[in-house]
Amino acid sequence: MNVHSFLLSLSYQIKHMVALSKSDIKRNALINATIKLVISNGFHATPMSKIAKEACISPGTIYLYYKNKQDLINNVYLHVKQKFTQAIFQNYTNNTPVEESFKIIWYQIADYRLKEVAEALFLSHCDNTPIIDDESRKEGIKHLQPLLDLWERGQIDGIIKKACPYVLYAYAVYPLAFLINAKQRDDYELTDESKEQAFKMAWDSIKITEHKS
Amino acid sequence: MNVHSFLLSLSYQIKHMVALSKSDIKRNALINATIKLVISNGFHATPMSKIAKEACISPGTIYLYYKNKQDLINNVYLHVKQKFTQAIFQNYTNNTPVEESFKIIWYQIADYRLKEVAEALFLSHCDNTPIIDDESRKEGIKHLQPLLDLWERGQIDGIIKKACPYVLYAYAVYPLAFLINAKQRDDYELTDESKEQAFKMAWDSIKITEHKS
Amino acid sequence: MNVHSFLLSLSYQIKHMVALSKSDIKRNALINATIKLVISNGFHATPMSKIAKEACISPGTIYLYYKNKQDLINNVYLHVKQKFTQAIFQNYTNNTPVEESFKIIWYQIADYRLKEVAEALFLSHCDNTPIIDDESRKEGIKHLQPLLDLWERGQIDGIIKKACPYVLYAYAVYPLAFLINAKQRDDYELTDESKEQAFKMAWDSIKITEHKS
Amino acid sequence: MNVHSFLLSLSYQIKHMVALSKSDIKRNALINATIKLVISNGFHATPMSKIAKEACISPGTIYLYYKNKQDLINNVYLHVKQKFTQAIFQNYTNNTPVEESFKIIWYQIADYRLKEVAEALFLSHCDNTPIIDDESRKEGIKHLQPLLDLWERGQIDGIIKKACPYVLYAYAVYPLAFLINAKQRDDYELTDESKEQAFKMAWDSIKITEHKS
DNA sequence: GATGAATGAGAATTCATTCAT
DNA sequence: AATGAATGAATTCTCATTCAT
Repeated sequence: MNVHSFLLSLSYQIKHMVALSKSDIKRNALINATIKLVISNGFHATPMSKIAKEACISPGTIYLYYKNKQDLINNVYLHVKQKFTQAIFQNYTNNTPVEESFKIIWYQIADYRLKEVAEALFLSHCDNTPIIDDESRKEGIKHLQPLLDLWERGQIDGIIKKACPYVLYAYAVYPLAFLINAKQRDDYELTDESKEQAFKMAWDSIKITEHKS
Repeated sequence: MNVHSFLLSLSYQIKHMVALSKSDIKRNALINATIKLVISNGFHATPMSKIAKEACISPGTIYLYYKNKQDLINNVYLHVKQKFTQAIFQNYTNNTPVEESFKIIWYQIADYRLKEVAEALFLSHCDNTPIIDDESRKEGIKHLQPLLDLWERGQIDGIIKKACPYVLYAYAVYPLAFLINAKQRDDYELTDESKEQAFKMAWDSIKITEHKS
Repeated sequence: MNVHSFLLSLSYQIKHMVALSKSDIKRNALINATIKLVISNGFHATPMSKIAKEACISPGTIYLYYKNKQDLINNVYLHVKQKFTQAIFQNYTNNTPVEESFKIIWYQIADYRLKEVAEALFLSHCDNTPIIDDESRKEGIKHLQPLLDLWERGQIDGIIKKACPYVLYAYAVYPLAFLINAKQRDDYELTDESKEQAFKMAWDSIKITEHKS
Repeated sequence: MNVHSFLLSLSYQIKHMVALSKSDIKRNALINATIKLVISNGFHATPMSKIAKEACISPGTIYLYYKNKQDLINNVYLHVKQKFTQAIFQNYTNNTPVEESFKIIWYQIADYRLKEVAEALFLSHCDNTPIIDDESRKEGIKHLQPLLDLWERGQIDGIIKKACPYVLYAYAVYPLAFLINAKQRDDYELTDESKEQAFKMAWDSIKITEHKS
């Protein structure tokens, strides 16, 4: 390869990078705009034109990235869900004892939701509302597999109650959504202390108690 | 009471019932239609015309009963919330021991939601979505006071954790909403057995455990 | 006729008078309500229900008196027009000299419009707007005949310009409508002095001037 | 200017014309459609859909140009008023003697209204009806300033009666509106001769007469 | 790829009119 | 005669989507 062709290739790559970048920037702006507007207005009360304006692009451009409004919301949902589960399972290994593992994951869930409030509200909104396609919803649940595996391990070890995953999720994870919603609406403060307490309650609910209560 | 006065009274009652009926039947049909359509399509994806059709009345007639769509949803929300809280606090007295009281109320909540699935889904939808006016939302929360009082009593007695009502609610009541949603969507079965288990988890999460876990 | 039948007949008459009265009261209330609402909102922006409410009757009752909304406005227009022309031509005889006659009529027009501002605005509204049926409009013009006769007399006598009635009306009468409108909107005050001046201008415009201007 | 720069300039102008066209053609079609339909049906009896159809655009497109129906009528009113006053004051200078100036303006008013009958009827409709916002109405009056100035000049010179502008307008200009209305409705013909006569009447009404009448 | 003007179907709401009482 | 609840057609306005540039 001579210098000339190398430079050509380089220029192409840079150009391509920039092109990718540009498109990724837009895609990201689009996602954030969608999240922001959906949590404050609801999906159907959020026009595509406003999403476009918030993302600083033209309404027509959205359709270069997504087939239609439903496709947009489905994809944003999956994107956020994925980002969320990626965050909460980082560093997870199945060597760690069950309780410790659960504690790590639970705090990572809590901290993520406290840091990324908009995303948390968005997920809560989508999960309690019929706006997401069944297919996408099921796709989103899959990502939780490590948590389900952990619970199964805990059940085998006699540490965690023999409830089905839905029930365990309802008590161990779902309440956090309520607390984030409340925090957003009622100035309820979720301090480190009350976070600790919430964790204890989550764990108390799913662990097996040796003594009768 | 003699026969005559009895019949008079009866006739009055019947007449009164009929008088109530005319508009109350419509109002009820309207409420049920709204609940049904909102839980399956979402509020903003449910046109007034469809609500009218479902309620077997003319679109214009809705506006004789409610000022506008927002007024309709606010009122339906408050109606359902009230009906719900009325049901779960029936027979409640503050003489009963805390745990027993909680158990009674919890089971009444669970049973009501299992029996009135549509209403339960509707409340869940409204509570996790920005469609209800702040004012109506706050109005709706008030009805829960007896439960908050019970918790306070339990805290004074050293039976219930010293968490704020939001947190207690998040763990003791909110998970049920998830289970109803799941049941509706995934054919997850909420049997008597799993109901018992769910109650145990709720109670374990909020009660104070004597021994360290 | 014996006493009994006399009393019967009397009672009938009284009853009949009352009945007439009742209906006339409603008819009047209806007319006044229509005038009031039309001048402040316009005909098409005034719902029948509001007219009914303003007249303290039920919407359905309007249709006992008038075939429909168009029929209502036509009749109100003719009623007001008739009342107006009746007022301005009272005491008119064609013995009086032309200028004096004109002065009397002009002042009666002005005074009537100043006293019955609502009616004046209503007529102005109807006359500059396509809401009145052609037929009713033509019917309304007929009532002005005495004024046209007076002008003809004036023209024969060489006192009034040989313009057609439309032109004479445009200058002698129509300007008053503008002044009433202005008075209503801009707090322009129509004092006795300016009324005198307005009359002079009306007369100057239609009278024949001996000298070149 | 050489050929090259001329062609450049021409090309720019054409491009500019075309650029203007796209939206200006629509805006104009919209204005004309509004005028036409409002004068024959009245504002509130003219649906936006009909205006759109008349202007050969889609109903939704109107809302790209005007915020709502009220905004549309306000803007059309101001547009027509401006076009009208621009036409009647062209060539006006305050060097010309008062009477001559008035004659020129009066004839320009008359001729404009005779030529642009639709616009004239539209202005008459708006000016005698509560459909225009107060703000826009006041804005529209401002344009008449030169005429008010002329009258003031005439009053200082002792040529024009010391009446306030409203009164002068009522007699000198307003009658024309009546004549145009009449011409439109009753086939009353406004010939050159009667136009001359109308002018004389307008002038007679506002000028100061040396001799008592 | 990107734009944003234009579309037109569909939404909320109003209101003239009817009709059972 | 009088009512006023009910109707449903018609109106204003919105917004997902397209397409010429």
